[in-house]
Parts: sequence; structure tokens; C-alpha cells
Amino acid sequence: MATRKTNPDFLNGVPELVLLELLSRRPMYGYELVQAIKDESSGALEFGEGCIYPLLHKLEERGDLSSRRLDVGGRSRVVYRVTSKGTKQRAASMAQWSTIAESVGRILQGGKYEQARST
Amino acid sequence: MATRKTNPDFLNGVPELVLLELLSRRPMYGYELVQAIKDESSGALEFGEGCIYPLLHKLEERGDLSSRRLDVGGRSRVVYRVTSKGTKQRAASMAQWSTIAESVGRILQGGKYEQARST
DNA sequence: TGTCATACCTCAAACTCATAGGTATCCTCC
DNA sequence: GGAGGATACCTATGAGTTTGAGGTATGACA
Repeated sequence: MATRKTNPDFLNGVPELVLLELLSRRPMYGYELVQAIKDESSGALEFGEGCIYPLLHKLEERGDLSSRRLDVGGRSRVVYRVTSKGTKQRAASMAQWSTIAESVGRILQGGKYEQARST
Repeated sequence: MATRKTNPDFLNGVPELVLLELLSRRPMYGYELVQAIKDESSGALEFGEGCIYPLLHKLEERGDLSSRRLDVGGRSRVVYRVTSKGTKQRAASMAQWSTIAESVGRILQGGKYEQARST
């Protein structure tokens, strides 16, 4: 009952994938990421701070991210960047997402053809 | 803290979508669905019985599915079909999946361009 | 002074899904 | 005739993720 084996996380691990992807472009801090995800998806994806901060901590603990505290105009920001371990993880995650998204897409498309044929 | 509002279920509601889709093509029973999902996705998607059966019950309770018990060769099967309510739900779910899958895809693609430009 | 945006954080509860169990019938092979 | 596997249903525990709501503190603006 310990480790998950099947459907490795993609039917609810999108936040992690998105974080690794965005951070692989440039280092960012938590609050910025929350806004960026919302912006880049035109509002379709909206992960709250309660989702992002714990996830950042988890990824750092796991070694996929490293952080550095910055003071900007009296405010303190924690800026994260992807480690080399995280880069590998990102590639693996992207591959898994692709496989799953294609599979789901194919099933939904299959429905189209079915309907077209039977109509 | 009661009802979920954001990210309406698609970062972990794929099993539900797939069930509604497959059942909208033809009525099927639980055990058959478990195999069908595995087959149609070439093994990429694998939802166990412990996922499918409770979900079928939930969808029926909610009014998206109706069931009928069949006896076939001494074995008892519970065959499910999509109700008109379920058909609407399926359309809504498909639309949501599309939006989210496209958003995630766009973010991942964005990464490609970024890299191409900066390299 | 109050309020809003920025910026960090944590916790409780809700939810889903995986794993592992349980029952019972049928078929095949030995 | 018995063992084992496939078929077919089911539930329960628990791991893991995400939501929603809260809390702290600074800076900007009116």
C-alpha cells in the first residue's frame, strides 16, 4: 500500500508538471508562479497559494528545486530554480503527461468517429 | 469549505470522463469497462476495479447513469447506460477536459519556443 | 487611517484513487 | 474431483493531492 505504481500522478499531478516547466524557463518565486499559471493559461488553470507553496517545499526537499532568499524593496522573496535532478524529472513528467493526454484524447476522438459512423 | 469550485475536477477526474464517454457509445458493465479502458488506451490508462465500481455507483446515484442487472450464463452483470442528464454532464466534462488539456499543452509548448529562441 | 496588493506561510477538511481484500460462478486441465 | 484461473461483483483502508480559509508582515495609495 506504500508506493503508487499505476497512472503515475497525472490525473492530479498537473501542478507539479507546470511548476517544473515554468521554473525551467527562468527562476521565479511562489507568488509570481501563482499569477503566472493563471496568466499563461488565460485563467483556465488556477492553483492557489495553498497548493503552490507546499508543493514548492516538497519539490525542494526532494531535490528537484533549489531556493534562494532575495530582498527586493523591503519585501522578501524566495526564488526557486530547477536542479539537474529536477530537469530529468521534468522530462519524465512531460513524457507521461503526453502519453496520458494522447490516450484520453484518442478515447474522446474515438467517440466522434463512432458517432459519425453510426449516424 | 463544502463544495469544490475551481479546477473543476480535471486534474483528477479523468476516470469519470472516460466512463461517461465509453458508456455513451454503448451500455457496458463494470468488469468490461475496466478492460476496455486498458485496451483502448493501449495500457496507458489503467483504473482498477476499486476505482471503477465505486465511481459507477456514484454516477448512478447522481443520476448520470442507470443500471440494469443481466444474467448471462449463470453470471450476473450490472449493465450501465448514460441517462440524458449524464449526456449533458459528458458534454460539459469533455469541454472542460479540452480546455485544460489545451492550456497545459500550450504551457509545455511555450517551453519549446522559449528554448528555441534562447538557444 | 484604512485598504489593497504583494509576499510568505500553515492547517483542516474534502476528495480521489490504489491496493488489497472479500464473495461467487464457470471453465479447463490434470 | 480438485486446483487454478478467468469472470464478475463488491467494500474498506489509507496514501496522496488540492481546496479553502486562515495568519503574518511590508509597501503603496488615497
